[in-house]
Amino acid sequence: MTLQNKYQHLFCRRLKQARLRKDLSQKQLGIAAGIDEFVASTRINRYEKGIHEVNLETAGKLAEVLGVPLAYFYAESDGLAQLILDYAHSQIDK
Amino acid sequence: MTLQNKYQHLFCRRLKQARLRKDLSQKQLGIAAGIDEFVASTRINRYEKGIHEVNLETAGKLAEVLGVPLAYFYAESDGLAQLILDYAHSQIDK
DNA sequence: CCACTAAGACCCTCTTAGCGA
DNA sequence: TCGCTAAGAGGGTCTTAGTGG
Repeated sequence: MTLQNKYQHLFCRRLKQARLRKDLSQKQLGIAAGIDEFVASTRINRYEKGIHEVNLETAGKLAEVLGVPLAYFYAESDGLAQLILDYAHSQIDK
Repeated sequence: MTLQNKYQHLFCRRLKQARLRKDLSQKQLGIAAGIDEFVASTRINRYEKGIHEVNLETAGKLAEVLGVPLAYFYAESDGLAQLILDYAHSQIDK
């Protein structure tokens, strides 16, 4: 594994950025997403470093905890990523 | 596995729709994405039925073959999915 | 506390070999 | 040809146990 392609790299970067925006530690994020507290830190670290890939279920929970649409993690350009965030915020106001 | 959560279900639906829009068979899509021709049909079928999850590398190739941003597969609402497609098309015109 | 890692058990995916429409 | 599936082989992920900042 280990960051073989651009999407993997983008996922890691966006996950980390979203986590820091919420001011959470890797362990806190994992626990909030329903991961056992004894492995939360390890697993989130693995995901952020691009060593392991998240499964869709966990990715969905992470997105919810971090307050971003799941698609945000997979946006290839920063322009699209911002568009997705703006869309999410506009939906909240509705 | 087997469609445990809403994101899995959405991924399957969006993948199938995008494939049919391009008028490709499951086998053709797999081969175009670089999968060995002897397993292409089986693997794409697995992904569309939600039995197996795609890895990020394969998902990226599928998105490229189908002419959609990777994030499209993960959009939770149809509104966001359309927004992502529109964004991709506007980038082409530039 | 924090981020991060090695190693093996575990379990999901991939391949093989088929099915009926 | 198409979509689809069972079962075992194979390999990536998860857990355990731990390091250093």
